[in-house]
Amino acid sequence: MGDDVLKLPEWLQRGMADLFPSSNGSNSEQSLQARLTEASRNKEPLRIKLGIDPTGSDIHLGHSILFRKLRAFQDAGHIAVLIIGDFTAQIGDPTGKHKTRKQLSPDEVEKNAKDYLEQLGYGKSKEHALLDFQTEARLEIRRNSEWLRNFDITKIIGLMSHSTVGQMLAKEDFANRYSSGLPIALHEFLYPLLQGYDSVAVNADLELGGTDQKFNVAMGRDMQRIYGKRPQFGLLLPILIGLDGSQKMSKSLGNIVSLKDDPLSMYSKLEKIPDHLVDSYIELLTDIELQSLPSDLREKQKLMALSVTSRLHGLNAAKDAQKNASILVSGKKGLLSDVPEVSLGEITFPVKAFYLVSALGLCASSSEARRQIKGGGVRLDGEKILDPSLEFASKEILIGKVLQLGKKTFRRIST
RNA sequence: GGGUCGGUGCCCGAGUGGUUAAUGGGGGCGGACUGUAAAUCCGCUGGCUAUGCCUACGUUGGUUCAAAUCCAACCCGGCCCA
Repeated sequence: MGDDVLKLPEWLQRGMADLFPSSNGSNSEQSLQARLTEASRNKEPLRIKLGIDPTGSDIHLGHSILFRKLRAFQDAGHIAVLIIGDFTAQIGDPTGKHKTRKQLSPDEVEKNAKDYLEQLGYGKSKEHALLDFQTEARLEIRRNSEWLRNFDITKIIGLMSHSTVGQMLAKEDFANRYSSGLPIALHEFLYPLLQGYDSVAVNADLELGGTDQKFNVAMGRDMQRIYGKRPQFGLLLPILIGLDGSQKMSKSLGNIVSLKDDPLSMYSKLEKIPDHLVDSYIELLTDIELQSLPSDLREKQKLMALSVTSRLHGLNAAKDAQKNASILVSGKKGLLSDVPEVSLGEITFPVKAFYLVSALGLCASSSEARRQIKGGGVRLDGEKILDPSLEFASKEILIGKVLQLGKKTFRRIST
């Protein structure tokens, strides 16, 4: 028992970027460990808050870090309180933004929320889902419109009276925008306050967030204190660097691995990440023991890619993806077993190459398809097509062949 | 509300009546190279089944043979003043 007091469990500590508060004479880890011990003694699991903004619809590996940690808490017997910020989405989290977010309609929010839950594995068994949706009493899904919708102006004034403009402008994002003369709409100040109130509403014992959420998570503590609740712990996890190797993983930067990615794309992207990211990906996205990593960088990278892909698509699919990826790299096209198929559908023959490439979805437009062909980026069964107007007389010539754009995009043509 | 400056393609940013999808950079995509990546070099970077035709420089109108470039109104933003 003595050791327990000093050291947080491995699953909890892994990938931790920040933990607070660290007051009361002891450090933050000791405080949290004490809280965990208290919880288990009283048989009262902790309530772990994670707020999500249903603003986008794709969850990527960067987000998954938080969900993985949340899941780890579930597996340790605690309660995941997933808050869908359907109300706050109308404001939009100003964090990391240099401009006011567009406000979403309730319909969009609802659609996104549903999509989110599906990606997290709603309806799947817990082995295949990111979160454990199965075990009774380990998951609460709440929408913050539940308590925010009927806030009256008096209550809002109350909330606002406890924060100052100075505090708000201390927040980096606001500070940057303000000093560089970019607009800050007043309602944006409400976001931290309202999401902070969520912690009050759900009685959170600990809130998870990315390091960029420190302000918001801390605000949750403030709100709880103001409303006479026991303030939550804040556990912050790193922001995952995206495929470009320098900026955070974010859909708008186009450097993501989406949970929706098919196994081959996912594996290939991961196997190709810049070398300096490999260790952090292993720490944050897998459960691989950090002591027993291969010394060879390339091996390590493959192991990581396999592990991540396998967690999300199953081991068999991941192994297939690995095999196919190596076939692709070695240039032996056409041997693939797992190339997404694409149907010729309504296309009328004869068909010109550029139209085919765009109609099958390899390029966004027919003009782009022409350019790619001229630039030597399109192959059919490994052979470059260089004439955009090259004609194919009939379906039969194409069926079963693999159409390729660049090194990463493949489609096997079917009827 | 007043004054003032500004709103250009994914982003930044030139351009200020007349070949032109609109200099340049970033990003992205493709090619070569490589152990994947990175670095480097090269090409492409509005749309259309397309040797031509459309749509584009905040919005809507106007002046002109001709406008991103001139005028008007409107919308949006920064700064200063109230």
